[in-house]
Amino acid sequence: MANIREIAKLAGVSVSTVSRVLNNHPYVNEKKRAEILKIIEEQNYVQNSNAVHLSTGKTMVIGVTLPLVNNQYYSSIIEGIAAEAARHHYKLMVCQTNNNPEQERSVLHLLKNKKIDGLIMCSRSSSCETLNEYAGYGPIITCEANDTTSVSSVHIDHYQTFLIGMEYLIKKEHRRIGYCIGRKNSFNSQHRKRAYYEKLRSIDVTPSPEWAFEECLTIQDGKNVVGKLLQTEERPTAMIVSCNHIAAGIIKEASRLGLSVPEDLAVIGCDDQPIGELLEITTVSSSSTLMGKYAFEMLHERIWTQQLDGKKEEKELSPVLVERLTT
Amino acid sequence: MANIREIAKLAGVSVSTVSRVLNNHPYVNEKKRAEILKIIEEQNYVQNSNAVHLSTGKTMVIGVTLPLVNNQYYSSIIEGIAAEAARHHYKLMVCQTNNNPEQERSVLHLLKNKKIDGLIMCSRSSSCETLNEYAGYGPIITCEANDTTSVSSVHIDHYQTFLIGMEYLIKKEHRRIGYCIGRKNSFNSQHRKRAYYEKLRSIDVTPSPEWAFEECLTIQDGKNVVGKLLQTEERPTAMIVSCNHIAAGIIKEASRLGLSVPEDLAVIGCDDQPIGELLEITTVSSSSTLMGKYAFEMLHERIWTQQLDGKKEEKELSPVLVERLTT
DNA sequence: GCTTGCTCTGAAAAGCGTTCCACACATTAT
DNA sequence: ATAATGTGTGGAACGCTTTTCAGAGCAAGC
Repeated sequence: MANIREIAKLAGVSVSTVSRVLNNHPYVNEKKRAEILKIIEEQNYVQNSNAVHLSTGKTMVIGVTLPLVNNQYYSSIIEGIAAEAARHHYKLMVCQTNNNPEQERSVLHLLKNKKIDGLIMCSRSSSCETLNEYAGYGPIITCEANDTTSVSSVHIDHYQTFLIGMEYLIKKEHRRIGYCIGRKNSFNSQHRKRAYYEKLRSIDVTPSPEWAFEECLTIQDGKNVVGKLLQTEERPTAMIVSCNHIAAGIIKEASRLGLSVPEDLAVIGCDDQPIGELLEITTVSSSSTLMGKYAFEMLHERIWTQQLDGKKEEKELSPVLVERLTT
Repeated sequence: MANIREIAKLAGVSVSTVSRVLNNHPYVNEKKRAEILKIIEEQNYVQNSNAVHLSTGKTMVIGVTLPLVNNQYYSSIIEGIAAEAARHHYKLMVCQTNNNPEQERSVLHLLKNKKIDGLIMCSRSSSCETLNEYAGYGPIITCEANDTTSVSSVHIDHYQTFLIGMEYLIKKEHRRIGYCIGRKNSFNSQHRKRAYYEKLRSIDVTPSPEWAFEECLTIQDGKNVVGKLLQTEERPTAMIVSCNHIAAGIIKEASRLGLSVPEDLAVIGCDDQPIGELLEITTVSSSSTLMGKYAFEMLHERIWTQQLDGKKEEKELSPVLVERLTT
């Protein structure tokens, strides 16, 4: 297929002029512009974007990492990112990392070798050093709090979220409260647990290890929780659960095993997934779509101001209690 | 940052030799190779992928279009694509099109300007001509049946799916059966409707227009169906629904309004979304993840054999009935 | 001893568009 | 009338890597 040199030759002008036409530069004689456009049309010419990228040093692509693609929480974040990115003519490279630092590093690498202009990490498992290292090659935003010095973030205040949930349960006279979270040692989990333990301490309840469920990632994990709960000595009367999917598993299994919700077991979820609405699950919700939007905005600004050394910024989303039928 | 020329100069060799090292070409003296690798390491050098792409004419990126990112059905397809793509070192550019032909065209364009090596369209709204036109620039696979001459597809046999569902409902003695589908005129919908009408005709039932619900896309749309059902003269005793999300909406709303499922209203869904399992919805299921996997395989083969003019291929996935509690 | 066939290396072309600089010409301002 | 500003255009450098081709040197085979 034709290239810009060929178009220039056919139009009897220089490549510079053709390039100006392609980029809507004003300093081109209107008659010539029309002529050139006609030839471009005839030749069915389009720029080779790889040449453009090489030349400009930008790709108009941003990377997005997430542990797994098929998950509503991450999908909602991406939805927010995608809408905002589209407005600014950016494309998204969505990379599933399976929470594997190796795979994550390969995505960070895209920043170094200039395949992407910036990166949003919906979750990350790389070390702080790795992140700081790659932050030198292009802007990175995480959608979790992070402990680096240079990587900004937009995140839900998970401490606050669990706090609100716990306060609500306590107000409803629950004292034996269990929790259910995903990855045991993630940043998010640490904040959630801190709120959980602080709140229980504030009402002088000593939490039993039997009330704690970690590494709950699937609906089935949620279901399994109920079986274990039934075997505990002092069964919790309420569970605070990091996500509504798991909460749904708990609720379904509970009613299958004859526990009524919320009478025998109250359940409160902690996200804004639609399954929560469908199953009428009480939840402490923040909009993950909005988080995605903010993440893109922050990234975009950094891409344009090139502030690789810019100071770290943290934006926190405050959760809201949505009272429904499971508490 | 350093480029290949600089590395060559530092190592006292030509750029060709450095390039050979970078690409693991065998014909390089081992001592030199080690030396060059050391310098690459020291200089923290990596290839500029845009230059590589320009030179090789490949980007190792494939595009994926879908109407909206935040949807379990499409997410499962992407999951299948992503896993397979990762195995072959391809990255995914995920593009939300909102079922808008304009936006879809902008993605097809990526093929023309060489930003992607191939394209999987999880859904499409472009015309057949448009698709055929762009198929000349690179391989395209659709995850729906399509009526083009050149674009291959992997798809669920929606006709068969509805057929199985209808036969099952009829075997359960239902005669007044309604249906609920998404986009009114999509290829998929046409096949579904054909099965629906054929089956009803085979038992001499004249379908009422009141039993037909189209453009059902959200859970809320599903809920709305129930309200309308209650106002019909001859209420259907069963609904066949194109997706489990909508089915879930119907089921929830039905029980809220005092209709018991399946006694007053049987509901059968038609996909493999996890909400079906959670809510124990009977469903006619095909694995959308598997579909994604097949789509990538097919695309990958086409990318490597370059058969732009290859004959059209169609792979159909056969559905399976999963009997649960809503029928 | 001569031919074949490897192994290894470098020069140069090919892939393609953007942008800076210089220059020409035309206006407008002083 | 002269300086200053704006419009329009081309040449050439720049961004960077891959790949083809040509050739040198060396070993094995006949």
